[in-house]
Amino acid sequence: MRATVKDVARRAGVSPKTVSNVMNGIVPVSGPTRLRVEQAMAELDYVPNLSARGLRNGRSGVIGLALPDLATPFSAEIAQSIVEVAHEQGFSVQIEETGSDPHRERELMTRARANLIDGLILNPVVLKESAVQVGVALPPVVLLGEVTQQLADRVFVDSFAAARDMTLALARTGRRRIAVLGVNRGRQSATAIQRAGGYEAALQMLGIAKDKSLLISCDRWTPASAAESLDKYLDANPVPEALFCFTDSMAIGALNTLWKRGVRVPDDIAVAGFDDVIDGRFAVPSLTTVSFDKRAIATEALRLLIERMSDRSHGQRLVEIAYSIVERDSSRG
Amino acid sequence: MRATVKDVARRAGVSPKTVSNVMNGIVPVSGPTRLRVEQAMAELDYVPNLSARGLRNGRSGVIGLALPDLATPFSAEIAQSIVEVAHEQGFSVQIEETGSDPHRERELMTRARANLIDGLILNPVVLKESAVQVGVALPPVVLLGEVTQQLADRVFVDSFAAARDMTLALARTGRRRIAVLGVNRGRQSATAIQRAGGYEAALQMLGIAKDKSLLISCDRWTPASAAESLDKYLDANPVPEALFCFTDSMAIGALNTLWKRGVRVPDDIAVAGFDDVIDGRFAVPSLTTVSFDKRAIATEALRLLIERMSDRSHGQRLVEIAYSIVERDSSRG
DNA sequence: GTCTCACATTACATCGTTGTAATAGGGAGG
DNA sequence: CCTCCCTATTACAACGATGTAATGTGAGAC
Repeated sequence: MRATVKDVARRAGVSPKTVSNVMNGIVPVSGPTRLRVEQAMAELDYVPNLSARGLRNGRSGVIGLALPDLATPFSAEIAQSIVEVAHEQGFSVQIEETGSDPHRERELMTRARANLIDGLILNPVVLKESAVQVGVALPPVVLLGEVTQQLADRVFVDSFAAARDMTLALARTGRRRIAVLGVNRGRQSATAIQRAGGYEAALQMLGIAKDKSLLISCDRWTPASAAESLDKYLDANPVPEALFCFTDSMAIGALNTLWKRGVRVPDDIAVAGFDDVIDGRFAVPSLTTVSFDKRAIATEALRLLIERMSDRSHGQRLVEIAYSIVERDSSRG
Repeated sequence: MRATVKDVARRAGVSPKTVSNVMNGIVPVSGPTRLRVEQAMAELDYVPNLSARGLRNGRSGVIGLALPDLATPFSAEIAQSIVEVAHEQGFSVQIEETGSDPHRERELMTRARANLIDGLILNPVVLKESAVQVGVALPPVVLLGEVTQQLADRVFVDSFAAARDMTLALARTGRRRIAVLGVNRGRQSATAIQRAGGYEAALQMLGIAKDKSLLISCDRWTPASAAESLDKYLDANPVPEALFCFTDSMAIGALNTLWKRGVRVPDDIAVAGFDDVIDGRFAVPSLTTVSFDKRAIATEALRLLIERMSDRSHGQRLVEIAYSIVERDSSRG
């Protein structure tokens, strides 16, 4: 049987509350008493019951992290950062997968409190259809990335500007027929809209006419889907001079297809991604990408979330994370 | 303020316990009463307090998943499978990172109960130094992969046999100078020992003399570390005919180094990995690897864990997951 | 030697849910 | 019409930790 405060108290010859005081350190405890209690805790291998503490305090010390696709390296890297930063702040992390399902995104936001979590960090994909009836109190939520409606605190990279800059960078190597991969066929994700917008803005700045045949759609943002989409595209279209993929994962899939078809990168086509995922750095050829500090995202997201959890009064806040264009071998002039 | 059973009960004109009965469905509730209660729950947007339930029931509905390095694609894919299977079984998943730190592995195993979790799925790296004093009651634990000491239920792939078969497969293309990448310099991980053992067994079967200069060490099992280790190795040694990396992540790093040095794969050297990670399928060239069903690992791990959580009596059980050698472009003869 | 006052410690109640044991209600059988 | 019994429902306590308010204890001042 597991030891409780009561057991520790009995063994130390004090009251349960004193044991609690020793643990929490808010109420002062005299030196000798503290020692006796600490020794009793050690002897009994006492571990506090977090359910009980959570019930009493109304806080569980757990935050939720909800990502669209847990299998991607990007998710993995974000999760790692969040877990590490959360741990530093004394929080555990519960992970959820939304599968890009707007219904599940809504459910997690509104039902977060059921899940034993104090707050939620959510990387939404759609989340527009009035995800939240105004008036329903939301649990503390921080969104990661782009959204179509501002519903909560948010940490983001300026996808529009980054996509624009990346497109300009690709053009700087003299290429003009620049394709993008990642446009969705059906409902556009907020991220896709931003990145496509940045791309188009760049074309306009460059005086390059829009060409719809350079928009390659790809419904799932996975290597497999990207590889297949690009393969089909190249069956019917000439090879563009450059290819800007909306994520590194898609770029990795694209590189494979290009290699299989004998299209040389970057000689025949420049390729770029977005996210600066580890595997992109080691792709063949190493992948040009939009880089940003994932640890900073985690730090900021947690900061916002913790502030929100302790004080509901702030308005909605935005934190922008800097990005940079990292040119690697896949786009060398 | 959030609604409780008491509020629902008042609104439905019944006692709190009846509301509980409606939710849990063990104790029968008459039709009309059930309807009134359900309506009241809906009207109040009632969500049960899981801390309270956890306190009362002694079970939180949360399991822990501890992996050495959350940033790897392998971790991501395992996490995805575990989360999905756990969700089907009504469990949430809390993730932890051990950073290959044996101390942290121990801590998670022994302290699991503090973390608000009912059980733990742990992918250990070291875990040998009497991780657990015999006699200290462990929380329900299922281990993933190889261990040096059998401490708990375990789900694993036969790394020894798989490594042996992979080595044989590489040899079948006529190559004899087969190197391995992933040997650790300091304390060997259980996994490294198994895979190195399988490799050596294959060499013996093939009548190839051991050659220590073909063991390339690499302390961290990451692409960066692998790329660097291999680069240094090739500065001082001739190019082997084949390279068996102990994980796909390392193989991806190796492919990058080989490409940078102008060593052609598979013409000059065959490369193989282990884990069948998504990004390996789309590597350039696509990566030969040891494949196994990650969903099956998740299913079995959860089955063992759930059985262990409900009944502590079973002895230690082992579940072996089948593997297969998948030959892709990186090792074509 | 007595009286304060400050501080350490304690008793009690409470967080929300659910098992246990007791109660109420209603129909069947005598 | 009364008793009995079965089922639906209820009252109460308990899970373990901690805030509140009250109590106890000591030193210091007169």
